[in-house]
Amino acid sequence: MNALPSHSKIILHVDMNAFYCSVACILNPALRGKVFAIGRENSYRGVVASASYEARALGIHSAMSLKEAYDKVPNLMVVSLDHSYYVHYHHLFLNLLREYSDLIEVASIDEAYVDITELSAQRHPLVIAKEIQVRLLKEVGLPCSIGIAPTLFLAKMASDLKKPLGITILRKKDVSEILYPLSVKEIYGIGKKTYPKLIEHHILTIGDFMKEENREKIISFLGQRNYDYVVSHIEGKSSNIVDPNRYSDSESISTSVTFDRVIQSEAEILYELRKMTNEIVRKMTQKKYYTKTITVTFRTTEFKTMSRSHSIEQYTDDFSVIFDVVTELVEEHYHQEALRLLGVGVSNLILEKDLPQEYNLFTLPTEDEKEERIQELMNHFQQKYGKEALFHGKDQWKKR
DNA sequence: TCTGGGGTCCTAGGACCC
DNA sequence: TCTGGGGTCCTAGGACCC
Repeated sequence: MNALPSHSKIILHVDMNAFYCSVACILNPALRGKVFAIGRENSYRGVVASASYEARALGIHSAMSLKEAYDKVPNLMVVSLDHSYYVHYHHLFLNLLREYSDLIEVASIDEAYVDITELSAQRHPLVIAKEIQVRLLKEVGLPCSIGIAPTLFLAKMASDLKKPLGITILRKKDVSEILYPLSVKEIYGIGKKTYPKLIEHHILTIGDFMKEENREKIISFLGQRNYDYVVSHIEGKSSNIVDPNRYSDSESISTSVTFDRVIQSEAEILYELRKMTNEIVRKMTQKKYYTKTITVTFRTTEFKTMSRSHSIEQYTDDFSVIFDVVTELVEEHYHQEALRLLGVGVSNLILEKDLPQEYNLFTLPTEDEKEERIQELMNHFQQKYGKEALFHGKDQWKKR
């Protein structure tokens, strides 16, 4: 664990309320005040990505399957937007936050931590938070809740306490009064597997979790590490360092598709995985990433998920090298299971500028060499699956 | 007509190296 | 003729989050 500096800090956690729905309302004001959700339009497949507060009042919440949502609210309006709209508003809200501090850590598309310790010397944190909240609503059109606390974890917990448009201050000395009465499922990091275990052992509230007399019991099924982790966070002993570079470099890039049909032929699998590999390579090229580890994911119609990965000697961003590995993984590990999801991922990433010295103009493949390999791959597939099979020709292979 | 898609982090066993 | 011990990488799976 990192040693913390002795002086305390003031951290804001700014959390957009129903972000996807809010963006949809900006683009289509007619949605304001309506019972609606974000998800795949005209479909019963998939899940709710975000629900308007009016829909939440009727029991709709994110991650709920659309089928379940329609069962609850038969006339539920479901809309979808291109992801780039959300990204656009993500940047707008970050830009506004940057007027208040350079120390901003992006936590996800709709939330960020801001270290306002310095600014707080001149103005009360509550005044700063209020101004940010009002400006985000007026200038960007997005409602948010803000938590103010001495650590990132407590700020995150605090922003959850009042929604929408809430501001909550959570000082260490108030933790027992404010957090202890809450359910353990409110703890960031306690999910749908751990929560039932806690309930089973009669650990219902955060206060129960923190009781010394429950310590040994909790450790017995949660493990010492997890126990210590949660306790230190609740006690306000976790990190107060807002790291602007956290997550700025990806650890992995992946893509996956759930099909509305059963996939069960190797040729079809490779056809779909090739499209996904193209997508991955496009993203890698755009951000100048090279990879060493390639993973293929299968999910069966019984919802059993398997992943198979392989690491290669040399970093690469070459489609044919990556797809070669994908092909080998499929040929080695796919055994006729009926599949509903396929995915490809790359990890063990490195930025082009950080490649070891031995990677240079003379050792990296030229475009011609890449082209040649793609040609070889094509020939291999035409031989194996036939010209008329699922592979439609050269330009699809080359598409970036 | 069940259960998205894109991530991060952690664990645990085995290989391999010194 | 007793089987070390630390470090790192690889692989598979799982929990969790938005």
